[in-house]
Amino acid sequence: MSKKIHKRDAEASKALIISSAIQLFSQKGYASASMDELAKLCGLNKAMVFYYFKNKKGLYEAVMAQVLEEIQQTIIEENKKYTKPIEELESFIHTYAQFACSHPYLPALLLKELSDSGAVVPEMLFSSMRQLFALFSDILKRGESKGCFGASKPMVFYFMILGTLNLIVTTKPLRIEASRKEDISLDTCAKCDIDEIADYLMKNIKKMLKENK
Amino acid sequence: MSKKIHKRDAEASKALIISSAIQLFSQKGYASASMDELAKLCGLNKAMVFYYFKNKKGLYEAVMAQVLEEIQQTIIEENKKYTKPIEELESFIHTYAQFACSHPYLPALLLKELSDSGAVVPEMLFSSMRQLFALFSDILKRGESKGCFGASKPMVFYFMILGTLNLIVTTKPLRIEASRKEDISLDTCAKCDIDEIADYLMKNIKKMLKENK
DNA sequence: CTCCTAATTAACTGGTTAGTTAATTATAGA
DNA sequence: TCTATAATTAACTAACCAGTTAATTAGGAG
Repeated sequence: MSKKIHKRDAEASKALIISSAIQLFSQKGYASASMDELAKLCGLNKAMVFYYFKNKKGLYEAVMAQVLEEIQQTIIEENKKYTKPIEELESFIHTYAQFACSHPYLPALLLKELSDSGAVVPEMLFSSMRQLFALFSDILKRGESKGCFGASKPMVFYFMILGTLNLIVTTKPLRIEASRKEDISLDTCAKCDIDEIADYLMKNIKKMLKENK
Repeated sequence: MSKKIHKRDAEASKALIISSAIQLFSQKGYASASMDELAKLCGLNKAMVFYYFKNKKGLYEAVMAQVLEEIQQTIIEENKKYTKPIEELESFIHTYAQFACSHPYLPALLLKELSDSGAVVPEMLFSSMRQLFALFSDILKRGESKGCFGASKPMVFYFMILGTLNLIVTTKPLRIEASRKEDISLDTCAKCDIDEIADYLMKNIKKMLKENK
């Protein structure tokens, strides 16, 4: 009875604003995204944005919170399916790769935010990245103590994975264009799909984590 | 005789504008950098910016051209000192790491630009990244044909190196802050210097490039 | 000393932006 | 049906922004 078809539905309006904002912020960045354009994009009055989110920064924080929460939950859920460190690691890489590819706003937002050291939402970015990193670090450390992996600097491996996958996703248009007008001798992996890249990355990270005899 | 002390020196003014713009663009990004603020920053009249660089985009292009040219030349010069692929690879990684650390605007500008797929200066970014990648790819391919390295996807390795080093540099403030208020169990490499990271990266990339028997 | 030109300036413009406000409309509950 | 309140709107504002313009200044060549 509470879920009739409303012409006025606060939750629906909020959700519509956020989903439109995700699109706009990831395409244009925080500064270039205009609230007038956002209102046009979601077909609501601009004042609604300020009514629900107070100001532009508030909306951006809600956007980042949702995006970071989503990837975090997805990775945590996937991680639960495995127990062996090597499988958990593979799950981490593949899940992030899949998510980044099907939600390309994530790498765009993340790289923009990280390149400013979290200029707009430092605390939230910080806590979210910390939690993901803690999960990742834990996988490596457990693998190490079980003898599956050699000693490693988890922070470097974390950035290696996120850096590579984020760049692969965000530069895809650039690399496809390159493959059209470039000589064939330079392979930009334009045709590689994300699972192929993730497999390749996993294979190489396994090599790095092999115990040195 | 041509290099007296001028009160009006076009070249000096241009250079001052560019160096201030590098600082401003890398801190704020293209959209948030204001030309009024730039003028204040370098102590010149705002109209000078438009006099020398036509418009904001023209200035940004000059900035990116200078920054990309600088890193490219530095890497090419360093590369000339070596002949063995493994030394060239080490030189590539260390030179990029050193440069990125002492010119932290490079990672900031590069990540911002790449996360937009080169929204502001696509052709220039494209050609510059292509040349650096060609050099890198060539090192791996020569190593492969000489038998020092196993087969590899250079594009993925390229992003692995640039992605890791750029993130290490841009997140440094964030990681230092983290190490102060976090539990010690989670190592964010806050104290690592860039050469240590570059060494570690090189060591692991060597493992990945070892021929599979 | 005298021009000519390049460098520099203050003041301005038109457009855009985030954010506000006060009035209006729909809805749920009594 | 009435009413309190939550959702929605159009119209507004003040600040800011990239870019222009026309006037001014300094320096070098002759």
